Amino acid sequence: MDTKRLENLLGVLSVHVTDQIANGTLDALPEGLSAPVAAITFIGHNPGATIAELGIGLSLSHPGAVRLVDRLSAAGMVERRTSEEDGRAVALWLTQQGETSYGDALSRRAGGISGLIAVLRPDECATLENLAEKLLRHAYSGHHHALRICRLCDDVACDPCPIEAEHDAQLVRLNAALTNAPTD
Amino acid sequence: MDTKRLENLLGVLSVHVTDQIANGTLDALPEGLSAPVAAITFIGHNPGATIAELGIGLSLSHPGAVRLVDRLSAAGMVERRTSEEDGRAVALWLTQQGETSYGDALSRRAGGISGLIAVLRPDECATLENLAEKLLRHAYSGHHHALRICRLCDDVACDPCPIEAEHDAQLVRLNAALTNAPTD
DNA sequence: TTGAAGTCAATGCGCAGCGCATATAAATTC
DNA sequence: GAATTTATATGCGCTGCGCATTGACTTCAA
Repeated sequence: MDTKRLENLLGVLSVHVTDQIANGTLDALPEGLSAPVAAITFIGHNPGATIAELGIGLSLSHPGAVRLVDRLSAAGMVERRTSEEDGRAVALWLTQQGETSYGDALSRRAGGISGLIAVLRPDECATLENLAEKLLRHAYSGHHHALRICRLCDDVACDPCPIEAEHDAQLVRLNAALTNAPTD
Repeated sequence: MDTKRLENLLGVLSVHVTDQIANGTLDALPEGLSAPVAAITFIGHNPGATIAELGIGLSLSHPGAVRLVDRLSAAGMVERRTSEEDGRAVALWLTQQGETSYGDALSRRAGGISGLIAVLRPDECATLENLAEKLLRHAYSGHHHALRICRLCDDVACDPCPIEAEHDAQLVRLNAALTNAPTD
């Protein structure tokens, strides 16, 4: 196989970048653990999300997600509100303190990565951005997966988001197929 | 800042690739947990390593590394041998079963990534490989860090390893500096 | 040669975090 | 309006980690 070295380097690089993200957010955030940070980012990105969605996004069992919200709530980061559409569901919102930590986590995460890519020339940055976008669009595999893959995303910096773009493109293709074959 | 979107996309991509690696190895390996897989890969990559080195490579406390080796040893994956140079130290070696799992982990890891990069054209693969290599060389920051960053590496596929290359290059620079200014 | 300091591994102890099974409440279906 | 499904919450036990400590060995210096 010709791409073996690329596979390996991409894997090592990804592990390193993930470590950088973890270190950056771990260092100076309230609890510092990975799951709480991911949860705050997730809720910041999806305000009003339910506990079930949080569990999917973080690959956690439902009870695990409940306990995680318990801890974040006790730490004053997250607020449980009653959902307006569904009386059973809980709507998760960041408190003001949670919003602060959210912004902090995003900037620390970006800081860790910006130090790494500082070696690249502008044209290399553009090339890498295009390649990353192409890979991400190809990686998308449905709504649940989007919840997971975007769990540490900065939705402002991401714009235009490749995952959203791919989601929309697949919807368009689906509708076209349905229009052509409207049997059922 | 102009690189904000690249930072974000690279972060998201890295998280996704790391997830892919974790899923691939988690699915069908003995225990399936991340730390044991990382340990087996680490020991496979550094046969005869000590428990202290394993702890550094996996960012674990020393007692944590000892317990991890206990579990791997009980599972028949890793063997404790007496070190030849140092009577205190333990030399870690994979058993035959451990070697099998090691190869299995590497191929599953590569498989997960190869599916992702299958969308890239050959020239894009070459470009990405060069960019990854450049980023990794820049990321290197000493021996301890090398132990960590290479913990899931496939040392065969990696060749020539950017981390080793950077390590050697820094040694050369260091020696040159010492030669020019040998005042202790 | 011997004693002090440093290093590597192992263990007692307690805690955090997760999943499984289950319970409760609300919505949906028939 | 009873049964089923869905969303959240809790009891329970297990795994895995870190801190503090102990014991074994090495190194260095007097």
